[in-house]
Amino acid sequence: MQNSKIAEILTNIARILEIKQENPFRIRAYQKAAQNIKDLSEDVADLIKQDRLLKIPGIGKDLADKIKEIVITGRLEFYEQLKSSIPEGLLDLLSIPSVGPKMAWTFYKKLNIKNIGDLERAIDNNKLVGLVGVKERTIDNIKQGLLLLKKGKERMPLAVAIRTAEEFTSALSRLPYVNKINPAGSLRRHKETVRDIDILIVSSKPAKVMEDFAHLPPVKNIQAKGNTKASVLTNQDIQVDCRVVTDKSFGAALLYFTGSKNFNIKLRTLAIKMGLKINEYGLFSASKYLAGRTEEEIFKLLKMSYIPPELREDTGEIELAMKNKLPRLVDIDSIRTDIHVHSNYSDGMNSIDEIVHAARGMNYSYIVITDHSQSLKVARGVSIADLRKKKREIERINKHIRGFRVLYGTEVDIDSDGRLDYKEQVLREFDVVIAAIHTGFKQTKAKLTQRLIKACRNRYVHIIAHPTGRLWGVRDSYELDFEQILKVCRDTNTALEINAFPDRLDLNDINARHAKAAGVRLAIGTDAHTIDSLSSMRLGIFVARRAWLEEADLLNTLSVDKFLKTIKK
DNA sequence: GCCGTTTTCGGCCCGACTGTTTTCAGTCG
Repeated sequence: MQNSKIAEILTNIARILEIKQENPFRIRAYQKAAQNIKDLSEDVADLIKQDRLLKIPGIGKDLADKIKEIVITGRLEFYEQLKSSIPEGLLDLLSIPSVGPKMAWTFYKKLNIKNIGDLERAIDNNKLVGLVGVKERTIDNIKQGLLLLKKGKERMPLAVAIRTAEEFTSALSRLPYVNKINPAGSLRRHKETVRDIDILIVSSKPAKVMEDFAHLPPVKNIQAKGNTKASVLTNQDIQVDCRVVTDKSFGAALLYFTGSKNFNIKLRTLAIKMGLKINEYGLFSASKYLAGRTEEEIFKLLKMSYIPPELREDTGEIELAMKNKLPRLVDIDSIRTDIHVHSNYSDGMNSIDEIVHAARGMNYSYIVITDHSQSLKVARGVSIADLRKKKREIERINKHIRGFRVLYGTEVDIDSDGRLDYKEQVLREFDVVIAAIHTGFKQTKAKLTQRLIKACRNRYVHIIAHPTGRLWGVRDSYELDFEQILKVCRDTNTALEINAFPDRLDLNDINARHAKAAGVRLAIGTDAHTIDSLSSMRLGIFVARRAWLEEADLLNTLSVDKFLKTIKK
């Protein structure tokens, strides 16, 4: 039973309870538990074996028992009963933006609407008119919501969100009455996927800003627009929210708007215990304003160190901040190399010379050229003959440059039995060998795990590239016993890659944090096939920071000599 | 349903916008 399945059941329970207008706090308990289980990098089944279920925040005795029942029997009696108490399609109505539990329930009770199809027919036949609280505008909003739902209003990759946000911020920051502007939300926390884009602005003319914001070129339609807050939809159906505050509230609003939700709740609860109140306008004692201009001054008054946005997920960072023991997160300035780059020896677009020039421009002190291996024909894997040529070229370059070094590497394919695509006498020639799975993703969990373990045990393999194989919009991660992989990595001194290719981000933040805790080394590789893509390094840094990584956790921060010494098996 | 540096009971973050409300409930973030 996968964690995501358990989380889905808990989420559905929360939704049914919402429709039934149960105690909101009970509903939140289910939502929170679902979220925390989704964010685990370990199998819940393993946690049960080790009796550690109650260690998960938000899981008490009752939920622990329910989760055990799901894992052991594959179903949950309580859930089955709940499900039978309402039509199943009713849950889908809650996915429609602007339709909440109350409205869904009214539709069902008054019009016997049991699913989205029923609702669409009711709208077409004008049945909704006349319901309490429903008029033309409401129906328009539901129609709009239905359209959005059909288009699949899913989360977008971080890179897409960053691009969209920059379109808006660059246009808005040109306005003379915009004094400050900053993206917030999960985008600012650098989450790997983002649902919508939040932009915070300081201005003395909020209404004017709202007006301009709502009429920027990328805006397709306006969902809501007030004096200080507006929501729009772009031509790509991306939702962008904008909020205007005064300078005095900028820090408080940034804190609120950045989230995460659980982080805000924890922080506000903490403030209450100190006799204070936090909202988006500031930190208050009774009604007296104490702080709010910057996030820093709020954290200070709450007696904790500044928490970087990437850590704000309520996974222990608040407690550590109170003890002044937060990690010093790694920064892009301390990166000295990219460990995964393709040249035109395989399917890359640029020569090694061009890559070296670009890498020096990024202030790197060395670079690892890792082309595909021979059998990966689709990616023009390098033949043995070409390897010799490549090696000689790298030697020639290294002889002629100062203060920089090119390392001779490969991204060697792991075949369906875990064997490597070059023989040992070839592998031993490389400075750096990264190994990766590119085929046979559909094998069993045990088989895939064994393939990776076999690669780790090879004395010439230093790093495993994109260890879980997910590719955005193409395929999910393949199944792995990640715990076991981590053990073998630690025992064999094999590092795991944080692949910074925008559609991969693999390892992700959760797995990378877990790897660190297990004592496994990590390295960021961009998997660049053009010199422009070398800049994806920053996405890798975002993942690393969300994984709580410090400078010492990343191979990329080492000097070339230390790097080569450290990866040695 | 969870949780405890006031609590094993009684709390549980906080406010904007919308629609239809003459004072508020629903939805959203």
